[in-house]
Amino acid sequence: MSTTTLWDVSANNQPHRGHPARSTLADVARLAGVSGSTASIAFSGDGSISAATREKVLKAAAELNYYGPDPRAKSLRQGRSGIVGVVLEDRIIHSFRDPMTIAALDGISQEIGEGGGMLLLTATGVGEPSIQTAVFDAAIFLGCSPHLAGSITVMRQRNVPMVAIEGQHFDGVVAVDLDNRKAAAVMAQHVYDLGHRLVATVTLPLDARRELRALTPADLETATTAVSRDRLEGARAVYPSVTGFVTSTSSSDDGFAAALLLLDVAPDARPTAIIAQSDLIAVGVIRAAEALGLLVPHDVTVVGFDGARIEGFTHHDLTTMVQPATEKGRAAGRAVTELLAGEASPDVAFTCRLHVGDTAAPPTAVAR
Amino acid sequence: MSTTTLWDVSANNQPHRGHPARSTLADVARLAGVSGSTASIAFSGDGSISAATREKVLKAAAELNYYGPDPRAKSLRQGRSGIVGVVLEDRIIHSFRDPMTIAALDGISQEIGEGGGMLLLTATGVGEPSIQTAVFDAAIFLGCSPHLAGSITVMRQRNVPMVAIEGQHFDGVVAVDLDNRKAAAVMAQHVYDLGHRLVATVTLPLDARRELRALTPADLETATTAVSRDRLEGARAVYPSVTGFVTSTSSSDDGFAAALLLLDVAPDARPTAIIAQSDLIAVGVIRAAEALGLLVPHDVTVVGFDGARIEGFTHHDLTTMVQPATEKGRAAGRAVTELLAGEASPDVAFTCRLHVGDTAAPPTAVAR
DNA sequence: CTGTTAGCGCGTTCAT
DNA sequence: ATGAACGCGCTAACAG
Repeated sequence: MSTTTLWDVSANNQPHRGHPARSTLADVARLAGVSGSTASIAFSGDGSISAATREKVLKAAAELNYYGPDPRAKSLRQGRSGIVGVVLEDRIIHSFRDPMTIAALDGISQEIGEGGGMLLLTATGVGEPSIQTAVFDAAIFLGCSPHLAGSITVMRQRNVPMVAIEGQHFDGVVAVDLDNRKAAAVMAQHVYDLGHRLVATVTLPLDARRELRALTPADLETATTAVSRDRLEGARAVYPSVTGFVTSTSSSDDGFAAALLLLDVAPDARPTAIIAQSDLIAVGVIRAAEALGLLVPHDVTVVGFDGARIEGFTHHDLTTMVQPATEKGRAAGRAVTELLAGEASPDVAFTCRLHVGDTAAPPTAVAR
Repeated sequence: MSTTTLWDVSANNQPHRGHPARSTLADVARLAGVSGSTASIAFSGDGSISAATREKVLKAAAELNYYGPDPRAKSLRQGRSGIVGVVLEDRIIHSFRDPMTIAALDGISQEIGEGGGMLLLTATGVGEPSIQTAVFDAAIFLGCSPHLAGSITVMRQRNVPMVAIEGQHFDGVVAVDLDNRKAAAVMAQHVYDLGHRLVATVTLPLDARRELRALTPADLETATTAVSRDRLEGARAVYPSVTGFVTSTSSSDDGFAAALLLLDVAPDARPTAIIAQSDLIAVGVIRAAEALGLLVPHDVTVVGFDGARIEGFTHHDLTTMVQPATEKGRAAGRAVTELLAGEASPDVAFTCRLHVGDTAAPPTAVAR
């Protein structure tokens, strides 16, 4: 039997390459002269244990440079890792440049808190390693992607609780929604009520194509991104034939470029108002207008969407629909926490609020 | 023997609570009539296997709704998870609001790529669950924190490869550095050469205190944040007795507040130049100056640090030190990849570049 | 090309 | 309060 023990100790412990062998909880237990389960309890603090034995165990651990259970083994044994997977739309870089995504991530982090970490993933399709092989206990889908359905199938099989922020509704997936369509309609109506009749829009990306391009009538049918499609539908509810441009990503650069194309035309063909689907885009539109010598809102009305507080953009107070972006993230984080605790969690729906700034005004009579 | 098999199948399979029992690779193997290892190979594609057997296994898997190996078990067995832990300074929210941190995260994500995810953690000290219990194979410390040394001790014991961006140097931790001290000195010299003699600074947080406050002579000694201390030292090299304010976080709001305190004084006590430790702060300083009716750079010179492209801030071209923030992240990501492959990875040092914009000019004679 | 064997490191029953 | 066994789900060796 002593043979077994000796052989068991750490003979075939091959960590990485030439590194000193790590000590395990079993080593600690042996040195402390207690059994494995007792040592385990000393660390997890779960069962009952005498203060003296715990001391003994901790001392042995210190001696062996043992700093606690291996997260991987623990995670296998307990069936959970404490990690929440946050599935981002496509390239992580896009997400990081979007204030709304950042705000949502921020909200999520507030709720899942210090205990667990957020694992950032991208949904690049089923069969893709990341989402199938990554270790996490729950998933939050941030922004819908064409791959959403596939990802959900896999996760469902794995019994992973799921929350989708502004995605399509799926069975067993908690939805955190925003009234994009209605809010966009409210904004369009606001512009309409000011008297604008010749209006253009600059939308967020509508599908997987990532290029600045003209909006086509077919886009409403073929759109795969729910958020931008809903906002476009909202605008269409007031301006049924509105045209404009589709950006490659929510950025002021794309807003700038699109607005140059829209505004650098004969005065009587020039739209008197531009409805941007994000504040970042709207800022670019305003910059373009000013670069062309047009005054906002005197010559052209510009409205945005999001209520992003854009650093340094201070000479205007953008008229926009303010959305509770951080709150969305918090709700998703809370839902995940509840689901992991085995509780049910209801869908949540958030609404936007019209913020009337100084970038929208009635069209100037002279201009027409 | 059939008893054993039956009992083995899924009798004590208790996933979460009432959920249908997940099938395991063993179930698939049994149904396909092959051994476990063969089934494993069918999924991992590692060993050699006949197309026919693989088909058989995949068919059995489909029948059982089996979508691939459990990441937790796989990770325990292989000793790695494919996850890179990114340890952020303190509250995740602070990091998300800082363009330089975002850029670095972006760079990291570019290098570690689709395969693995980034696990965002905060270093709240040893004993704190997150860093000790989280599953990851390598750690990147983003911005030094007071807890850095402790975190490193734990990770070292766990044989986790480590990279520190702009942290102190530790044995066995790859350093990705920026020449903060020298760059700050270059910038201060630039201001000096323009003729400024009465100069103030607005620094990033110097220690764990998170409040806007006056800079004191003791701060250089007690500072725990290397980046801001180095930048302050650089400024002190040119202006040995420079005073000013310490912000609570890199934001234009804090820059605004600090600048109001610095500039709203008698004209002959007013600094002719303000050296901000970040562009965000500088933007706030400029806003404050303009709010007080001062012209930049005519009445007051303002310089920043970072080279952040701040959305919508366009009426000035900020004079600043441009740092390769995304590149820093990429270097860290690359280092981690190399370390995980068992290769050595050298330290990397980046340098800043002076960008001369239009916010710095010689002091106006009338003002003195 | 496939099957057998032996754990990865831990937590969790049962006993005592 | 403590110890002995067992297996979470999978894969790396080796044998055939």
